[in-house]
Amino acid sequence: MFKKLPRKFYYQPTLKVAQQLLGKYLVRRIGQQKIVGRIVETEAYLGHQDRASHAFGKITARNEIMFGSAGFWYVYLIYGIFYCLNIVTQRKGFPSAVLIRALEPIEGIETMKRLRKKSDLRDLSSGPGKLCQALKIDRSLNKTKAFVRNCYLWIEEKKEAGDFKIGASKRIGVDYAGPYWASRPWRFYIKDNQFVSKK
DNA sequence: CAAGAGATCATCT
DNA sequence: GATGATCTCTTGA
Repeated sequence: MFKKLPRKFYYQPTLKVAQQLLGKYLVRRIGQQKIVGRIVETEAYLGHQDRASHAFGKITARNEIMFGSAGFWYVYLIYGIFYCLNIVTQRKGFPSAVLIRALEPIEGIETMKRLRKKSDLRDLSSGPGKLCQALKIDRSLNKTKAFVRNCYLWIEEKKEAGDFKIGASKRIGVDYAGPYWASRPWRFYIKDNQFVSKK
């Protein structure tokens, strides 16, 4: 019933990947423990001209993974406190990634509650920093593969995708990129889903 | 409810 | 030395 997304999926155009990831399942394995969330919100970071992207300007130690080939995780620390999770997209040499911004808790909910120190379901993974905490995602997963047989973090799809409408808006928290790049409608979310991070 | 401040560190200048 | 693809808590209407 569930199938791990193949590497090919991530080679598609970033805006397409960002939209198609909605409704798919992010799976985290820690030993025997499995934590699963349904992806309800994403953002695209697209090309070296995107001033909102970490890949803007030149290649550095941190962003080099975004310049690499598709299907690798990019995990970074923000504000010295929280991690953010991205999946690298498109061909090698074209820097791009999709930020996974929010999940609907599906499996391993008690573990998520413990890791987050929260009990309300809507507080577990309704934001990029929150979901990394809930799935115990940190820098140890940076630059790892999402498409191999044995991995600790991957994405699955169900045969029946379910029915939902996709909403789009400007990306969150990137005003520093200037009005043009900050206003690109590259944030996608499942409409009327209560686990989306912002209205 | 909204607005504002503080937390805290890897990364880049 | 400055800052950020965030979150939580406090304050006040």
